[in-house]
Amino acid sequence: MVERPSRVDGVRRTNLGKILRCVHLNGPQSRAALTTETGLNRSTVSDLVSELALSGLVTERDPDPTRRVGRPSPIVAASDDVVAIAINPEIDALEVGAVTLGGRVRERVRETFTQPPSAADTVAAVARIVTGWRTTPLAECRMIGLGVALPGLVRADTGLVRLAPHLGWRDENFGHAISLATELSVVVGNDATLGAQAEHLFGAARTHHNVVYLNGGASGIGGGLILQGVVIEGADGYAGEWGHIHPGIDRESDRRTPSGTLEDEVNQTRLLQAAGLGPVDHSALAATLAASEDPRALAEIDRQRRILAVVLANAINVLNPSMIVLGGFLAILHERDPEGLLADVQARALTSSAENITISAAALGRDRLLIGAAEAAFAALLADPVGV
Amino acid sequence: MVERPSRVDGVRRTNLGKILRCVHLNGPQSRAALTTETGLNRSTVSDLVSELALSGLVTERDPDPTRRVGRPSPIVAASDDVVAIAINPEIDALEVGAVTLGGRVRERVRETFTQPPSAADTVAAVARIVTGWRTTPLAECRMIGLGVALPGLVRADTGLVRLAPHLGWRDENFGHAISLATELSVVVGNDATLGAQAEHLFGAARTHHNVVYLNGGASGIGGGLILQGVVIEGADGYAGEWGHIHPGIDRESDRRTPSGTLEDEVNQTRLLQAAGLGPVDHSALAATLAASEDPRALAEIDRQRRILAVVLANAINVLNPSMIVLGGFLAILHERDPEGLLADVQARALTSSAENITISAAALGRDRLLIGAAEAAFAALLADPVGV
DNA sequence: ATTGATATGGTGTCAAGGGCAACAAATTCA
DNA sequence: TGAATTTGTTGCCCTTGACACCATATCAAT
Repeated sequence: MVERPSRVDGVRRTNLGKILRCVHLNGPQSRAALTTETGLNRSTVSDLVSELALSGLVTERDPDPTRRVGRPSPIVAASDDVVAIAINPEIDALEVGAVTLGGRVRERVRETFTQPPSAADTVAAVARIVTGWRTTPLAECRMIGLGVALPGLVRADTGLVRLAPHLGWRDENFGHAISLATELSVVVGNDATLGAQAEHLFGAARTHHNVVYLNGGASGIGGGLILQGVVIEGADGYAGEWGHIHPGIDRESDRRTPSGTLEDEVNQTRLLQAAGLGPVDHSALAATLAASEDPRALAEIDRQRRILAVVLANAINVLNPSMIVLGGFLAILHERDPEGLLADVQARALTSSAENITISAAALGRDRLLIGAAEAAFAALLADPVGV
Repeated sequence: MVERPSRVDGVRRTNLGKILRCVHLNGPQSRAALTTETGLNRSTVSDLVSELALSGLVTERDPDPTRRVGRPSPIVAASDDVVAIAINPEIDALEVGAVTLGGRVRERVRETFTQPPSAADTVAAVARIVTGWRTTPLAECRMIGLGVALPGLVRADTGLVRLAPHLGWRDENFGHAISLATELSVVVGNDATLGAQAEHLFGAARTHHNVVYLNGGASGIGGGLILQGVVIEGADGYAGEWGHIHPGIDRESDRRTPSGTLEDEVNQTRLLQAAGLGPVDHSALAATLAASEDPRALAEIDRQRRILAVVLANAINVLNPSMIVLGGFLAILHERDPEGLLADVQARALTSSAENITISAAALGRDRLLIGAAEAAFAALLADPVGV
């Protein structure tokens, strides 16, 4: 599904993108390093970097002092004045960020709501914030586009929000509306899928190309897949709804709901109840559970871990990933006993597929969704750096 | 993970491959059709086709008589004298075929064994057959390479057979051995993965880019995935081991084994027993079950279908395919009551993801694995038609 | 400080590739 | 028979990256 250049000038686009993607993903580096990494000729890299610099996408600065012989090579860095706007509407808040091409969250605003914001409210708030930024502090910046990390079912190709139960949205043409209001090109994606991409490119799964990502939020379990380096969106864009699967439960005594889904059985509310806590935020829950010796809490953690282990083992058998990343409260299940979870998973998965698996907690924290959404917005730029 | 050309002459390879893939997948067609389909210029297509014809990969023949104005366009067809050797070692037989670039199984030999053949035996048998074919009847042919559809865990990149339980092979360097013996470049793949690719390119899933394929054989359940047009092999090449997952079972009364795997619960042996049959071949089983009114057999079919439905619903929630293809005895579960299976699946899957799903029986029959294996062997040719 | 070794940037030339326009050829239709 | 239509063919042009050669900047040894 990757378009390969069929014309000579398509090669130019490809190579400009290759260079830009290098500095975008791996940070500032010398021209010489780019030459090695891309396999292109020195003179070609020189030419490409000049063009990228001319269009303001990268900046060149004096070489770092190395201790090596030979002419020093100037450092190429993605411009900090090229930004993507990233937004994440949640049930009680709207987060808007400006993420630079270098991967830094340069600006961030969080607006809280007492009730879930409507699509129109969200569009208005985003437009207001972005318009404000355009005069200050991002007056010098080029806004490439806008990415939306949305908790719900999204058609990535059209920006249509099919269903976002926690926001109460249904069949909203959100991508179009926000594009009109901000005059930016907009990409809408599922939050978990974009989170997976963020962890894949910048987080815990950086060196892996086959990644299963599962995130446990207050309202359910979502996830994303990167297989053979490709973000899996599904035929309609609805892939990754792990929370709705019906898990295999080894011990019937672990079951709490008749024919329940994964998120009926494994969820944050049950953890809170078992630990005797009211609604708390994630870090408080993590701290409490990490320290807790309450047998009821421990038993519930174990139960949820067992169910999760079967789900992960199934995923390993079918997808053979090299990395599983767990976010949200699922990271707590992992961190409470990483070896136990790994052992449970390996006991139920095919030996060969499970022997090289790594299970990790997500690494990017609160930046994850903004980075993932920005990445989606940057995709067009990376595919055609000077044409966009 | 798709290599995009970074040099001008890489464009040539891409475009030659584009043309060749067109006639390979879609059959003989006029140059004008190729021009439309590839988006390339008339003169470019002309040049590319000439080069392909010169190297013997395609043949041109006089235009079909159409009833349209304008100069008739000559028909370009993949050469029938370009073949890939495809082999499929099974528990009791070895199948070897020669598949043309046009997709036709031109030669086929099946050798039966009383006990599972060793890797060395298989290599010897294949070498003998291929050497024979080289003098007759394939003396005029160019053998592009050899593809192996192997029932077991295979590292696709190295041709190493990690484990093939039914053949009794373990850590066999099969790809290398057969390459030495036949002097062909060899690609080894998992049989179900290659079957999925065959159904994707030539079979029931032709028009789909997101396909879940599940095959029920005498010895277990294997499968393959095509997601966004990409064959999913996994980090080590072990993806698709559906038989080893632990299924979610809605009714505890449907469970036959404590914490059993999918293929413990859903298998051909249980179907045969319920129908009161001894070991029979697939078509006999299909015929018998299609006609059977035996309540025990019907109950068992229903039970297996219920379990399968949950597995498929889970796959839909996570992967959002547009097509599910069932082969082997799983096709029987489907054909006995297609609407029932679809309803069971849709009842357990997310509405949005399941509403556009198609569930079909596999279409290619006994040619499937040979075509899939040949396709793997053709891949290198299609990526670089004249360089190979 | 001077000089040589090494690595890299810069420039001009070259070959390869596809697009394009003009022309030729082959068919249908009036 | 000629006009309209579609497609193959040919020669030229533009774009692109590779390559060779020279310039330049650093380090190390004298």
